[in-house]
Amino acid sequence: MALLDAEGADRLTMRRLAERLGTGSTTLYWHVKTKDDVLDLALDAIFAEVGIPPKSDEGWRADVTALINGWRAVLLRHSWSAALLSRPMLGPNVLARTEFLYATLLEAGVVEPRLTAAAYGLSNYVIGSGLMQATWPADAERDVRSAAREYLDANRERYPALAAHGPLVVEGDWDAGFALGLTWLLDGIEAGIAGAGGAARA
Amino acid sequence: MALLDAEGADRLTMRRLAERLGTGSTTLYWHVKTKDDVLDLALDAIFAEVGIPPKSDEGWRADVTALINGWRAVLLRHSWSAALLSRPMLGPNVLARTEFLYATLLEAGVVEPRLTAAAYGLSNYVIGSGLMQATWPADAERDVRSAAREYLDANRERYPALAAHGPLVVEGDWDAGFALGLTWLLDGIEAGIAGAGGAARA
DNA sequence: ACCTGAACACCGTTCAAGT
DNA sequence: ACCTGAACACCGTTCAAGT
Repeated sequence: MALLDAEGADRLTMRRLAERLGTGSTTLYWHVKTKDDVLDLALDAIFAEVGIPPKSDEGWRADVTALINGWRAVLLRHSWSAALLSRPMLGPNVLARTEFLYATLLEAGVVEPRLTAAAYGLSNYVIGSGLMQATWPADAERDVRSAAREYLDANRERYPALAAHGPLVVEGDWDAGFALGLTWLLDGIEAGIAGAGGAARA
Repeated sequence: MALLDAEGADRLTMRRLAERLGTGSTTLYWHVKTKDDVLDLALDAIFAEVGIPPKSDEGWRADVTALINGWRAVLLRHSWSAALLSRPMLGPNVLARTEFLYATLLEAGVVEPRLTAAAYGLSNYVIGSGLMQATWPADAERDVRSAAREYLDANRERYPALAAHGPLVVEGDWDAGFALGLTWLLDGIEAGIAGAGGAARA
C-alpha cells in the first residue's frame, strides 16, 4: 500500500513490490497466487483504516451518513483505489461495512424492494463519487484542465450550458455536493419507511 | 471495440489490435500517440451508440430519466467500460451528454449549489451502478458467487443481516433497484426547485 | 516450509529505414 | 504521408532446484 500510495496503481509491479520487500519477484508467488490477489487484498485493506462507526443514538440517518462518509474518505485518501474499483469487493473489511449498512437499514424499518435499492443506491453513489473525484484532472494536471476548458470555450455554441455552468467553470465544492446528493437519497429512503406515503409508489 | 466487446479490457493489446487490423503493431503509433489514447477513444465511442434523447414534452424528469437510462444501457452493454471508468471522460460524446444534462436541469429551474450536486449526483449514480453491476460476478463465474455465499453462511454470526438479506441471497432486480434510487435523486432535485421547501435546506 | 534463478511468452514504445 | 522491422526495457508467471 505504501507503494500504491506513492506511485499509483499502474506502477505496482510484482518485481517492484518484491524489491521493496527485499526479495526476488518470484518469491511472492509462494505467498500469493497472482497479482490480482495482491490488488484485491490492497483494495480491501484500505477499509480497515477507517472504523465502522459505533451505533449512535442519533438515529439511522446519522449512522448511515457516518458510514458513507468514512467510505468516501478512504477512497479519496487512496486515489489508486479508483483504478481497482472494477473488481468485486468481497474482502472481509468491505463485507463488514456492507453488513453494518444492511443492519442499520433493517433496523430503521426499510424492507424489500427498497432495502436492496437503498443499499445499492448508497454504495453506488459513494463509489461513483469517489471514482469521479479521484479521476478528475488534479492540480498536477492543470494543463489537461485548461485544455478542456479552452475546448469548451472554443465550442461555446455546441456546449452552451456546460461552457456557462459546467464543472470546469464552477469550482466544485466536492464535499457539499456529495452531502446534498446523499441527503436526497436518504430522504427517499426515509419516505419509504413504514407506509409513509412513498411506500405506495413501489 | 469489437476486440474489447469480445475479450475484455485487459486482453486489448497494441499487438493484438494491430493484428486484427492487418498491420504491424508499431504502425498504430502513427495514428495514435499511446495506448491510453486508444482506451480514451473507445470509452467515448460507446456513447455515440445511444442517442441523446430528444427533448420531450413530458417534462424534465422524463428527459433526464431517458438520458440516464441510455447512459446506463451503454455501460452495461460494454462491460469492459467498467475497467476504463477510472479515466476522465472528456470525449465529445460524453460532453454532449453532459451538456444535455446541464441544459435540462437549468431549464427545469435548478440553480447552484443544487445544479452541480444534481449533475454530479446523477452521473455518479449511473457510473457507480454500471460499475457495480458489470463488476458483479456474472453467471460465468458462478463459482465465485457460491464461494462468497458459503463464506457468508459459514460466518453467519458475523454477518447476520447480510446472510439473511444480502445481495447474494436476494436475487437482485437490477433494473427496478436502479429506477428506485433514480427516483429518490429526482425527488430530491425537484424538491429544491424554485423555493419549493427543500431550497431552504441548502 | 520457504526462497532462488533461469527461463518463457508476452508487453508498450522508439526509431531508423523504407515507400 | 504512411508503413515496416529490429530493438529496448520492461512485464506476469512457472518450475526445477535449493535450504
